[in-house]
Amino acid sequence: MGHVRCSAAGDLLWHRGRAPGTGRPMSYCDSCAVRNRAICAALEPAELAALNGIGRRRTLEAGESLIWEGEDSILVANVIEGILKLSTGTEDGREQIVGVVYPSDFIGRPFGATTRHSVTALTDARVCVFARADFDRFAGEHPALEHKLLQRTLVELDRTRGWMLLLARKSAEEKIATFLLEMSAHLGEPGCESDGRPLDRFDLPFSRQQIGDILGLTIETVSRQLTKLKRDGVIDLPTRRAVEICDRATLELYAG
Amino acid sequence: MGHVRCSAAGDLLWHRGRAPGTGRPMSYCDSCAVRNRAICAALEPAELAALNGIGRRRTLEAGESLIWEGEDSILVANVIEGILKLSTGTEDGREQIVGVVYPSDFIGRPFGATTRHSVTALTDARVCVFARADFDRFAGEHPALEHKLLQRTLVELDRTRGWMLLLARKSAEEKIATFLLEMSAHLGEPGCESDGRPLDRFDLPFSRQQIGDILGLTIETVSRQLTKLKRDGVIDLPTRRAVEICDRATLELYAG
DNA sequence: CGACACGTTGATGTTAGTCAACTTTGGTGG
DNA sequence: CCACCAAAGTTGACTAACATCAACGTGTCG
Repeated sequence: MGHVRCSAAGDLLWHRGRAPGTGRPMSYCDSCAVRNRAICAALEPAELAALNGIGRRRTLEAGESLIWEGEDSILVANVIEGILKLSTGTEDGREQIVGVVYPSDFIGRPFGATTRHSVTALTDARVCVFARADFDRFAGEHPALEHKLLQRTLVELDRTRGWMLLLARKSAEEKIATFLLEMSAHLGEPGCESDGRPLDRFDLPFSRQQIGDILGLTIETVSRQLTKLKRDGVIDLPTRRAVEICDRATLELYAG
Repeated sequence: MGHVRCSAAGDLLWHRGRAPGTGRPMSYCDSCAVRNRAICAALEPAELAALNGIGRRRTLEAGESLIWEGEDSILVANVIEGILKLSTGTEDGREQIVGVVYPSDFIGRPFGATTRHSVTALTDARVCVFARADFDRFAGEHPALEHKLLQRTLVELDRTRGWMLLLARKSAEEKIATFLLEMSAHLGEPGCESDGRPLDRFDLPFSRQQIGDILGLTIETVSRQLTKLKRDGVIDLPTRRAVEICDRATLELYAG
C-alpha cells in the first residue's frame, strides 16, 4: 500500500550469465532499467563492463538513508528504481529537502571530500553504488562519462535555482500548486509508471510532512492549502496519497 | 564612488605582444588576473592560446546585463573582475537573485539551448566571453577543462542547495546575519581586495533592494534587521554600503 | 478492538509584508 | 560653493499570511 512503483522495468534479470551472441560475461547493466537514461549511457559496452566491475547493486527500504550530511563522501550511486530525497537541516532541528531524486538520476558528491546533504529513500529503492574513489578514477579516464555527469549537474543546478524563486517569493497556495504540477510532470516521465505525458491522477511519494519540508511550509499549511484546492474543485484527493488534477488550467493559474 | 574593487591584479597588460622568451604570440591570458583560479587553469599553454583565440574581453558597467532569462544560450564567460548577479523573476515582477558571481567564476549555460536566469553586473566588471557553440566544441575536445567545469558546477550546486535551507527556513534576522558572514568570507577571498581571511570591515556590493532579492525579504525588513544588529552592537554601519563586524561570535549565533 | 501514526480543522500569536511619511546621501547645475 | 533634486534608505502604523498550539478525525495493523 501507499508505495509508489517507479520503474520502467517489470522483472529484471538478477542472475549473471552470458549475454546472447557475445562471448563476454553479461553484466547487470545489460538488463538495467535505466541503462539508456543514466549517465552510463555514454559508455561503450566494454567500458560499461569495467564500470559494472567497480559497482554493486543495493536495495534500500523506504526511510533508509544511504548518505549522511556532513560525513566524508564515500559513496556515489545511480538510482535504478524508487524515489529518494536530499536534505539538510539546522542544528535546532529544522529540515529542508533540497532535492528529489528519481530513477536514472545520479546521487552523491564525486570529486569532493564531504557530502553536504543526506540521501534518504522515500520509497523502497534500488541503486547502483560505487566507492567514490573508484568512481572518481574511472570518471577521470572516461571523459564521455564526465560529460554526461556535467550535463546532468548543469540541469540540476538550473532546476535548483528555479526552486529558490519558489521558496523565497511564492505564497503557500502558489507553492502547493507548483508542487502538484511538478509532481504530475515528473511522475509522468518515462521510468515512472508512465508514457511521458503529465499525469492527471497519481500517488504522491511524500507524506504531508515531507511536502512541507520540500516547500518550506508546516504540515498544517500544506493540509489547509490542499483542502482549499479541493474545495475550489481544482483537484480531488481520493485517498491520503492520491491526487487528481481536475482543472489543470486553473491549477497553473494558481501556480503563479 | 561606492564601486567595490574586486580584483587581485593592479594594472593588467592590455596590449598584445610577445610573451618573454617564447616565440608564440602573447595572449591576454598570460596577464589575466584570474589565470590560476578560473577553469582555464586546467589548460596547457598551447591549449590556452587556442581558447584565447575563440574568446574576447568585454567590459560591463554596473547595472548592465550580459544574458537574459529565457533567451537562447548564446554566450558563456569567465569573470575576470567585478561582481555579477544571476536572477529570475515571476511574471508579476517579483525577483529573486539565485546566485552571485565573483572573479574567476564561470557564467552562462554551456550544453543547453536556453538560459534560465539573467546575468547582470552589480559593479563595473570585466569578463572573458565565448560564443557558446565555440566553447562547447572546445570543451568537448579538452576533457581537463570539462573536468574543472564539472567540479565548479558541483560546488555551486552544493552552495545553492545550502542557500535553499536559508530561504525556506530561516528568520529575517538569521538571514541577514548569515548573509553578512557570507559576504565577509567571500570578499576576504583571494581576488577580492584581500589576503584570504574573513574581513571585519567591507563594502557591500549590493543595495538594500538587492540584499532583499538575495534573501527573499523586502527592503524595509532588510533595513530594520540591519538597524537592529547595529543597535545590539553586533555590527556598525559607517556608511550606506560599509559594514563593520564588531562581534563576530554573536553574529554567528544570530545566524542560527 | 484499541493503539498509533497520519492527517485535518480551529483558535490564536508572531513575523514579515504593505503603505506611507520622512531623512540622508550624492550628484548636478546655477 | 551651495541649493536643489532624485534616489536610496529609514522608521512607524497597520495588516496579512503563515506558524504555533491544541483538539479532533481516520485509516491501518497488531
